[in-house]
Amino acid sequence: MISRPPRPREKGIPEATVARLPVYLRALQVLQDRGTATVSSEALAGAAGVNSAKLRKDLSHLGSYGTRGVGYEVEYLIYQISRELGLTQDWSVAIVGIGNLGRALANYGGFGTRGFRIAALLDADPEVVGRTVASLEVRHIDSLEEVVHSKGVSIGVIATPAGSAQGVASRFVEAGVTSILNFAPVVLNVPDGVDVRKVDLSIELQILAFHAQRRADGDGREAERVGLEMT
Amino acid sequence: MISRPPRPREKGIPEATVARLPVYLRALQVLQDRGTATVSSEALAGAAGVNSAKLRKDLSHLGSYGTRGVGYEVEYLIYQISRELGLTQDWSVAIVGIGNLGRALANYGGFGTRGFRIAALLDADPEVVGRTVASLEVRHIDSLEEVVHSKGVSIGVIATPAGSAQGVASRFVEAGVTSILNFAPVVLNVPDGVDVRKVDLSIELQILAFHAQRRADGDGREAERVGLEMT
DNA sequence: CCCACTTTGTGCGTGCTTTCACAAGCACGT
DNA sequence: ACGTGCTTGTGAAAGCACGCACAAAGTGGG
Repeated sequence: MISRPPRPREKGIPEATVARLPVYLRALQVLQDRGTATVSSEALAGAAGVNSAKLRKDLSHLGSYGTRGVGYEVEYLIYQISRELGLTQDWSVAIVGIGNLGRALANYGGFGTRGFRIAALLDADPEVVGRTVASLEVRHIDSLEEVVHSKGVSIGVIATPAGSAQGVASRFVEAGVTSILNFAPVVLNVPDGVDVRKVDLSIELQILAFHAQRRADGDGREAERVGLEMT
Repeated sequence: MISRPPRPREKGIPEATVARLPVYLRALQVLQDRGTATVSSEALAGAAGVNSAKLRKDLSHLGSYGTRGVGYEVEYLIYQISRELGLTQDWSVAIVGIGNLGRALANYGGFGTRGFRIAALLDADPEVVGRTVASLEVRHIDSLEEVVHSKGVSIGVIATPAGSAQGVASRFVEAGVTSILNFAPVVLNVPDGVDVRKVDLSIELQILAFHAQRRADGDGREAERVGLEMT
């Protein structure tokens, strides 16, 4: 197996595909731990909970890494997906808001295998600042800029109450952080070029409630439709 | 805010719309707290972070609740969206896995305004069982079935380690729970008719990393493409 | 070497989402 | 009553995403 020229691929991987790559990656790692060397699209799709045609099309956006009649080599595919996702380099993460959720996040080891390193924990509460959580000393929010620069933070996680989230986001942006993961239940306003993803417990519950209600409504009547997921 | 007959609408709201309704709802509640009586699609869309045409089309699926030339009445719209999402009734939630995350979830008050009530906390660890978290005594996982029935649990939240998640999911399903919110990093296997939504921290981080890397690549020039092999 | 079998990669039809752009509708002032 | 100004609700177009079904490509047996 010889390396390849720069690979002319690079066009743009569909967003929907990007969202599934981490799922494939995880399934592959499970297979690898089990000692599996190769896997078919059918088998991998099963493990990832998707249709096999979709999986093949997704992987085809990365290049042609399978062998017809055989399948995909697990180790090689892990490497390719990792590289595509940018996991072959390390990302420094700062978590702001060390309440229940922030602590849970800080202690959540295996941050997606590796690739992510928690570089700092920040909070505004004097009661919390100075304490040690997950082997890191919690620093005061005022040192956000300094920490971002000195630790090379490139991803900011916001786990503060809703009221403080926008302010923290703005400071992250001001400090040069362009990737933000927001757990606070507010819509963040950021300039173009900054990528914000949100994780919102109550939204998920409300979506579940909607489908549950629908199921209950039509129960006993017309045949039912099940809502699938969509992330 | 007078109600109306059941409304003959009932067609089928697009999934993409359902996922945004909770966001609109939250924005509306903020407006209401501020004392705003009516709001235009433009303003509400701004607060919710979406395009105004999209917002209008989304709302049009619920019915025709706006007034041309004026906008939407905040209170009335809150009521309609709440009703559509099934928030006018109460949902009992059981959380399994009272580790860092489970505790964070249990303590996360204002579970999306209201509509959701945490009915039980369950764990397998004898060390945790019996302790009180968020005013609730943690019960042993073995009483899952009993709890689901006696408390009328209709939504199950899984906050266990990956290894235990599938087992818990199966027991939920067996006990009749058809809505599951999964925080464990595994793909759950459930029968048709069961609705599973997943929240996955490391997947979100990986998606952020992908975009961050892409931004970095195109920056300045597009040097640095690694074409290495692995065999 | 050839054939039967397996599995990938993808062209294509279908359906869902988003966005545009504008007619229709309502309030208000004159 | 009527015109003006604003905002909704929605056709229509464009863009994505999904999944089928099959040709292409590789393996292994005879």
